[in-house]
Amino acid sequence: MTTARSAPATRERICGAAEALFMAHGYEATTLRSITAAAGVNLAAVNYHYGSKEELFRAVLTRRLDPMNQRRVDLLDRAEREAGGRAVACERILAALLVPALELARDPRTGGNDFLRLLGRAYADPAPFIRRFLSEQYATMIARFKSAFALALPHLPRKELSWRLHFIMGALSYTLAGTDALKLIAELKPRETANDEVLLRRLAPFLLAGLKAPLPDLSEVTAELDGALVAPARR
Amino acid sequence: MTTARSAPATRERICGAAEALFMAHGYEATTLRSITAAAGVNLAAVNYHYGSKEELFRAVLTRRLDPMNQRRVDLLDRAEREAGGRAVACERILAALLVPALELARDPRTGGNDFLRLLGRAYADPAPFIRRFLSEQYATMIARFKSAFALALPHLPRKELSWRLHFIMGALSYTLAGTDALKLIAELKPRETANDEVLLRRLAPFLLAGLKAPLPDLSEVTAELDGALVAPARR
DNA sequence: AAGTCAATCAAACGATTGTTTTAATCCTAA
DNA sequence: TTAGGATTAAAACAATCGTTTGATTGACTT
Repeated sequence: MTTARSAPATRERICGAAEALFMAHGYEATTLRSITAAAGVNLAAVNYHYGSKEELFRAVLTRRLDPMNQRRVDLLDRAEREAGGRAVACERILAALLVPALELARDPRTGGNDFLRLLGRAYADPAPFIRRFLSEQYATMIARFKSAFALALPHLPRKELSWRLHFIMGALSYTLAGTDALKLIAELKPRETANDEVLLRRLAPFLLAGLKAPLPDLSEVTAELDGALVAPARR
Repeated sequence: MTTARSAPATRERICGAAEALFMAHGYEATTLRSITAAAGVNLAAVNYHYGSKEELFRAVLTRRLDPMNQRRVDLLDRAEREAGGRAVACERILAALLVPALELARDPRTGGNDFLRLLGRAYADPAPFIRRFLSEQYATMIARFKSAFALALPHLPRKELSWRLHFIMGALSYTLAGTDALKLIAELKPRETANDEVLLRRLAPFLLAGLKAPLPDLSEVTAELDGALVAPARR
């Protein structure tokens, strides 16, 4: 295919430099000139190899997102196979969701932690093309996991499960995207913050407990919430 | 102070228009020209009244963030007063954290939901001045709540508590920032997504369970996590 | 009624953005 | 070696950005 020997090198170096810079400054604030300068290539190379800045961003995300989500589905597949016809335990399902992210963060080839931060930030990006892209990337995977959780938690209404899955994705992406700004919350040294393995080992029990939490009472009001709500205090 | 009658009107209209546009497109992608056009004022008015785009953004955040965080601390104060010397129940502390956000979302005067989305997005923004601003805004409030939780959960190591508080803020801000892109996760109609009261009533039990979850075993490996990790599958 | 000062306006500033163009260069296949 | 397509290079493209300038307005004080 690509005839020249050094041809793919340029593409790869652009992608790598773009990943680091997108993660450091976000999509809008990262200029093509800074990317090409960091990659040591000509400015026009981006539009030549990728067509546009948007497509470059999609390529950066896809390169790591596709294998990670595929691995998630694979792990879930195997768990279901091993479970025979019975429901897979919540722990196993959740592990299938978290472990590929952990593996990615560990992978020394990649700027793993950097990418997960970039991904976490992309979740909150309002740019339509980013939102559309992520929706497409995640649609099938999320559907599979929702079905698996529904089997494992038969007492949980479907809508409640949807919400809890939403909360899980929230805590996960926010935690991964967390930079040093909110370091003060965790009182952690930067080295520890970057250690995603410990992070996920703490996150898993937290999420698991939330997933198995008793149903909220939505008909009548929760005592604590309304006790505070009816209060006159306006200061 | 402000002598002219219509003087404050311009400032306010700029702030309101900026809030809506920042929320819709993010900080970088929002131009001063679109803000002044939406507010019906001259382009130079922003620099005249606020000095710069950054200061305008800070003003937009402060206008609603300051009262909300103050209200959080006030609610916690009252709960501690009512508890006498004893520890406040986790439910009460969590309610003090969530209720002001709920109140803000309900307030018809404000574009409440819009602002919470803007805030959730700001958490993930890498711009240094934004991160610095949020750190300063949240530092004291977070410290107060961490101490309260530490009293309510004496068995929980301080570091573990820091992490769980981090997860809580993550699920909260991500959920509030959630736009329609991940609507498919929750299979919810847009109207329901915008209803933040139901959202928080579902979120509170989820977070409470996570907060009270048993301690993770960090010395030896969790069975489920490692069962998947040691697997050879690379596909 | 003259003067003062904050507020608004149109216009332009210099810098930077993503993208395109045109020519030079490289590597491979004939 | 030579023809030819793929890649790189330098330069300019039009558009847009945040900010500043200098003139003009209008309400209030003396």
